[in-house]
Amino acid sequence: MPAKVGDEDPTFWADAIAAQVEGPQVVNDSKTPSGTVHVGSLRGVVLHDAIRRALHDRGTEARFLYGVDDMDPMDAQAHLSGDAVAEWMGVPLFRVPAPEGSDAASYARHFVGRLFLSTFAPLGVAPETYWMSECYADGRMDPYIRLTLDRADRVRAIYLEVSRVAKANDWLAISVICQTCGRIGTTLATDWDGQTVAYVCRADLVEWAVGCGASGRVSPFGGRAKLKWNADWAAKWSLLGVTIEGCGKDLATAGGSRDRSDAIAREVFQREPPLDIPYEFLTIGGRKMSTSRGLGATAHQMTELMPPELLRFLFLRHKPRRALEFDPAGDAIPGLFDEFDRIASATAGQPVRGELPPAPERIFRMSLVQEDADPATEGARFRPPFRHLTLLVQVPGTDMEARFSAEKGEPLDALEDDILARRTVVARAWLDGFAPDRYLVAVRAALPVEAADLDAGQRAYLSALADAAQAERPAAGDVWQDLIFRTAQSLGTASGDAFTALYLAFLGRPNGPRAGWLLASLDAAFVGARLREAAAPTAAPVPATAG
RNA sequence: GGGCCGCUAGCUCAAUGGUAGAGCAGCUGACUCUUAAUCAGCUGGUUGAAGGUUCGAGUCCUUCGCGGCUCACCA
Repeated sequence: MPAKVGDEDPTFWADAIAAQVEGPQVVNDSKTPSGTVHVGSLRGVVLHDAIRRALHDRGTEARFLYGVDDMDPMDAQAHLSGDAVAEWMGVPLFRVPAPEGSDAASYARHFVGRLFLSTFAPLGVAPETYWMSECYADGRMDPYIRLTLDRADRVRAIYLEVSRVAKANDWLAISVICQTCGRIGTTLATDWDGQTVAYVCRADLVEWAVGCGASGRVSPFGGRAKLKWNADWAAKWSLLGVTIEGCGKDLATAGGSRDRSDAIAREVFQREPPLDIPYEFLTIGGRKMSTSRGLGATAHQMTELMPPELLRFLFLRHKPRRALEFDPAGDAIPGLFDEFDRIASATAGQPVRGELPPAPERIFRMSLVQEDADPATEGARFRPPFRHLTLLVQVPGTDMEARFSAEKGEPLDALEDDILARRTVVARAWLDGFAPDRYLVAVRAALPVEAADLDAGQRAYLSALADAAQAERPAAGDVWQDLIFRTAQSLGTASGDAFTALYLAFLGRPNGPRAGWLLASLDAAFVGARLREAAAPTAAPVPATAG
């Protein structure tokens, strides 16, 4: 049965949140498009989507909005070069041009509109998106600008009381766009007279941009100015009627941004702020993920690599306040597949080993891209174990479909073929770019020292195999495999010992991919020589140390 | 200086205040076309430390330690 109203389980965090609210809900999240968006930014997206789904499952009416703060000033140099830094730093993002080669209308439209928002649909996330530059330009923010300026002393008091930040007596929570140079990050506004504010575009207001020195008076309405971050946030809540909005821990700290915005919402806009869901970041090796650390950490790249349900699962399986350790270069990705498959099986009613997290079927269902998919049906699909796949893709000529059909016990259906194909791509990309060495199967150029562990029986076996290969000249993998077994039989060597001998001789490890196909992929003369070399009684030096 | 999160097996993590568990890794065994698969089993812990509350604490309270993030500049 497809998921339906009544499926919710309060032990799943999103259901617990949904149970706290009454009446129609507006879930909101937003993003400042100032730099490259890393995969951790998807946590907020998936989290809010999960809450929306949980509300839906409860029968609660809910919308999901996603805003782009493209009125914010450009403050990151990552994607600017040379002259562009001086020219565009401090300019509102909706006016900064897209990078060369992009036909997007602005920097913001390129990095967030094209690269980031395009990751949403594959993840099964479909919010109503809005652009703050438009909300300002069409005047919808004007009432909140007026309130903020009329109650400027109250706003300053909030900064002082909540965050112990003392603003100057004439400070206003607004940034105007300089009429001369077009920057918004470098202007300081004062003296609200009910119609206009005075401003100065200062060279030294912020470290990251240089203002032009112009000054004047300007009306702050109709897109000529933007509320400062905290007022802007609170104004959005009123404008859009937001009732639920989580935020990252950087904003959620006591006396931090969220507290200030909450206070502004209550005291300036007379509205209770939305329910907060503070959430933790993604970490690599205990450190906050950043695009400068490690490959493929951007949201765009990671959504191309990972199947979407796995990425959803990554964020949904743990509570929001838990930091997620996710190092693509470690065991995180294989581990994620393993755990996903286990929970999929459990959801399908199949027996699984070990204990399950609370509400596994909810986690699984929420991980599926299709909201109305039937979890039991999806969970029952055959999924090739990822670690096994990482091995098989390293053996030339492996017929994956045949291998996994055999493992499943019947032919894969079309959807299972898709899962296999997708995982195969992931396995290859992961091995190429991330995987620890121990996942890599490499035929050693010289006889591995580990071959010293071979016993007399194994050496005899390798010698006999070399003779047999010389006589029969096997070429195909299955012919090699047959020869491996026949030779073992004829010598009375246990097949396990035979395979171990081969792996040690070629890979320097006691196990590996299907030996016949492995040998078939190598040069025949090399194989013969290596077999005889490993078979020699003094085959390899004894390793200097045992440990 | 303030705040938040975390500290449980080698690693990643579970456990409405009620017998500390799992996955992966590791080890042992089984397996003739299966050989990093699959199957069976095993090892593995003073739950960061010390107090306190409780019949009972991984869980609640206090203090401390360690790690990380974060605010105090901007968004």
